[in-house]
Amino acid sequence: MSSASNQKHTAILDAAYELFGSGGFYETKMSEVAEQAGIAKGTVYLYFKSKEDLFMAVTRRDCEGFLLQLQERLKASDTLASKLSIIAKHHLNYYYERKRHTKLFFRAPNNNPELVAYMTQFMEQYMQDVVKVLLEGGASEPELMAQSYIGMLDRLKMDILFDPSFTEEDAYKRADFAAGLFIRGAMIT
Amino acid sequence: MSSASNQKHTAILDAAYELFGSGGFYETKMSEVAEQAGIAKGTVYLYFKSKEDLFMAVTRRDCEGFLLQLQERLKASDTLASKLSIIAKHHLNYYYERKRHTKLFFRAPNNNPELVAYMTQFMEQYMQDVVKVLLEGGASEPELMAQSYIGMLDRLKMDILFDPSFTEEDAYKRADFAAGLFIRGAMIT
Amino acid sequence: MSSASNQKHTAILDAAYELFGSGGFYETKMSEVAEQAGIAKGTVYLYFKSKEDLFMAVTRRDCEGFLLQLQERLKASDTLASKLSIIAKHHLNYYYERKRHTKLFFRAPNNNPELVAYMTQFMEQYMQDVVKVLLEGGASEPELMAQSYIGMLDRLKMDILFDPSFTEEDAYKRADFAAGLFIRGAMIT
Amino acid sequence: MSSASNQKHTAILDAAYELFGSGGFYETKMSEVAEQAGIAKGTVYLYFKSKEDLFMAVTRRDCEGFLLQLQERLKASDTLASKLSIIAKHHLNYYYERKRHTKLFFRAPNNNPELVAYMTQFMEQYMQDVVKVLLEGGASEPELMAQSYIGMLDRLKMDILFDPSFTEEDAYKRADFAAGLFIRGAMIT
DNA sequence: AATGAATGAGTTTTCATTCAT
DNA sequence: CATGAATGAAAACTCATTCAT
Repeated sequence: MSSASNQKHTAILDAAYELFGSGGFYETKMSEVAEQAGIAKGTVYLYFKSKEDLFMAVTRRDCEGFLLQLQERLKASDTLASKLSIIAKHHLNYYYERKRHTKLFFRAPNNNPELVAYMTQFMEQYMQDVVKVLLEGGASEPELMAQSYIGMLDRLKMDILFDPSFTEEDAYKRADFAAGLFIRGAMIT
Repeated sequence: MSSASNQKHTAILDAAYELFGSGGFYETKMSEVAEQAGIAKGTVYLYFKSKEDLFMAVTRRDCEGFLLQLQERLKASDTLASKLSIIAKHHLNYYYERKRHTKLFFRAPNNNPELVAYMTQFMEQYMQDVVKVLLEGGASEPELMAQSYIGMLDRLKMDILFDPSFTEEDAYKRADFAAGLFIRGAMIT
Repeated sequence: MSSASNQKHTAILDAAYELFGSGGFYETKMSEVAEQAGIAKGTVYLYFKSKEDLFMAVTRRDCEGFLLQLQERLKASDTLASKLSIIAKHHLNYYYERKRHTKLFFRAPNNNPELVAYMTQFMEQYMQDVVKVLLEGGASEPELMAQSYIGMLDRLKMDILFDPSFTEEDAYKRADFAAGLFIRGAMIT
Repeated sequence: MSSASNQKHTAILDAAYELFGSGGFYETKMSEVAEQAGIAKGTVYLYFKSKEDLFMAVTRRDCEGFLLQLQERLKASDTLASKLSIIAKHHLNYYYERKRHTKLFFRAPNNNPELVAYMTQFMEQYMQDVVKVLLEGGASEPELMAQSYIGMLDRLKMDILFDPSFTEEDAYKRADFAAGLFIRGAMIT
C-alpha cells in the first residue's frame, strides 16, 4: 500500500509541478493534472484536498529540495569566497534547471495566507543559511548583506529564465561575477 | 470629449490600480472596478477593451511614472556615488509608497505575452538607466553590474512590503547600505 | 425596468414552481429552470442568489397565497359551522389544484434552517387562523383543536394527491365529512 | 453465514437509521454509514445494493415495527374507546421515541417509485388496522374516519418533533385529547 | 466475505463581456 | 457616450459505486 500510494502521490506532484510550472496556477486545471498523472480526476482529491493544497505541496517539495541541496553543497567547501561562489552557483543553477517551470515562482494562487507564510519562512531560512556563511567571514549587518546577495543573484537569474539561448556555462560565469562583485564591490570611483 | 473622457479614463485607472494592487488581478472583478470608479460596468469597456488590457494600462502608467521620476531625480545630482544613492532611494521609496498595493507586482494575469513583453522592456529600460550611470563611472560589465544593483535593491524592498512597522527612515538607511555595499563590496576576508 | 424585471422574476418563479413541484428540489437543475423560464442560466442568479433561495421564494409565494385566500374566503361566511366548512374546502381544494406539484411539499432542500423557520411560522399562522374561528365558537383548548382539525384535513388530502381519479367533487365531499366529524365526533359507542 | 452475516446486516441498518434519521437521505454518505457500522465501505454493498435500497430497508424495518407493536398493544384491550386511546398513545409515543430521527420521515430520496409504493402500502395497512377497530364500533365511512383520526394524531405529533421541551407525559395527554375529540367531537355550537 | 483505492459523471455558481436602449 | 440586464462558458469538487486483491 504505502509504496503504491507513494507512487501515485509522487506522480501527482510531478504532474502538478510540470503544469503549474509551465502554465501557472490559475491556468492549470485539476483534470489536466489528473490526466498528466495518468489517473482519474477524483483520485487527485484522495491525495490532496484542494487545488491550493496541491500547489502548496508542489512548492514545499521544491523549496525544501533547494535548501537541502544548498546545505549539502556548502559542506563541501571551506573558505568564505568559495562558499559565496557555491551559493551563487547553486542559486543560478537551480533556476537554470527550472527554465521551463518559471510560472511556479511568479504565478501562485493569490491571497493564500498559508502559501504566503510558507514562502516567507522559506526566504527567512535561505537568508539565514547565507547569514551563517557571512558571519564566519565576520560581516557586519549580515542580514542586510545576505538579502543583498540573494537579491543580486535573483535578478541575475532573470536572463536565464527569459533568454532561451542562455547556457549552463553562462550561468556559472554569472555566478562568479556575482560573488566577485559582492566581495570586492564595483570598484568604481 | 477630451476632458470629460480623460477624467473617466483616469478614474478607471485609479480604481483599477487600487483594486488590482490590493486584491490582485484574479480577485478583482470588473464590476468592482466600475463601482469604485463611480461608473457603470459597460462603460469600462468603452475605455479598455478587456480586463487584461486594463491591467496592462495600470501597469504601464505605474512603470512609466517610475522611470520618469527616476530620470528627474538623477538630473539633480552629479557624482556617481550620489547617483547610485538616488537610484537606491528612489527604488525603495517607490515601494514604500506602494506598501498597500503589492499585489500589482506579484499577482499579474498569467500567460499574457503582451504583459510579459512590456515588463521585459521596462526592466531593460530601468537597467539601461542604471547602466548609463555606471558607464560614467567607467564600470566594466555595466549590464551585469546594473542588474546586480537592481537585484539588491529589489530584495531589500521585501521587508518594506512585508513588515508593516517599516518606516520611511528605515527605507533610506537601507538605500545607503545598498549603495555602499555595491561600491565597496562586503569587505570581508 | 420594474415591470420587465418583475416579468422575469415571475417567469422564474413560475418555472421553478412547475419543476420543483413536479420533480422535487434535488432533481431539478437550475439550467432546467432557466430553460423553462426562457432565459439564460446566469440570469436566474440575477434574481435569486442560489437554488435554495429560489426554492424559498417559491414556497413563500405559495404559502402566502394559501393564507390570503383562506382569510378572503372566511370573510364571506358567518356561522362557525360554515367557517369550518370553508377551512376544509379551502384546504382540500388547495391541494386539489396542486395535484401535479406535490413534490413541493414533500421534497424540500434538507437542513435549510431558513426554510424550516419559514414553514414553522407558516404552520403557526395557519393554526392561529383556525384558532380564531374556534374561539368564536367558544372552544376550549383551541390550539389543540385547531391542530387536530388541520391534521384531519391534511391526511384526507392524501388521496387527492395519490389517487389520479379523484375529482373536485370528491374533494368537497371530504371537506364536509371532515367538518361534520370535527363538530360532532365519530358518534360511536 | 447466517449469524455473522445477520450481525453485520443489522449493524448497517442501525447505522443507517441513525444517520438517515438525524441527517436526512441526501446528507448522509455511504462512507459515513460504513464507518458508523464499523465496516468498510464496499461491505455495505454486499448487503444492500444501493443507497436507496438501504433507505428502503431502514424505512421498512421501522414501519413494520410500528405496525407490529400497534397490533400487539391492541390485543391487550377490548372496548372501542380504549382501543382508540391505545392507537393515539402508540402513534404519539412512537414519534416521541424518534424525536432525534425525524429526518427519516421528512427527507426521503425523491422520485423513488418503490419507496412511494411502500409508504402507500404502509399507510393503507395502518389505516386498515384502525378501520378494523372502528368497524367493531359500527362506524359508518370507516376509512374516512380512520384517515381523519390518523391525521389528527399526525399533526399533534408535530409539536413533539419540534418542541424539545415536550415530555412523554405531554404526549399521553395529547393522545387522550385526540381520542376524546374524535369520539365526541369539538362540541361547540 | 471483506476491503478501500480508484473512478468519473454530474451540477452549481461566477463573472468577463456584449448590446439594446 | 453611458448604461446595466442578459449571457453562457468554464471548472472545482463530491460521492455512489466498482472491483482487484
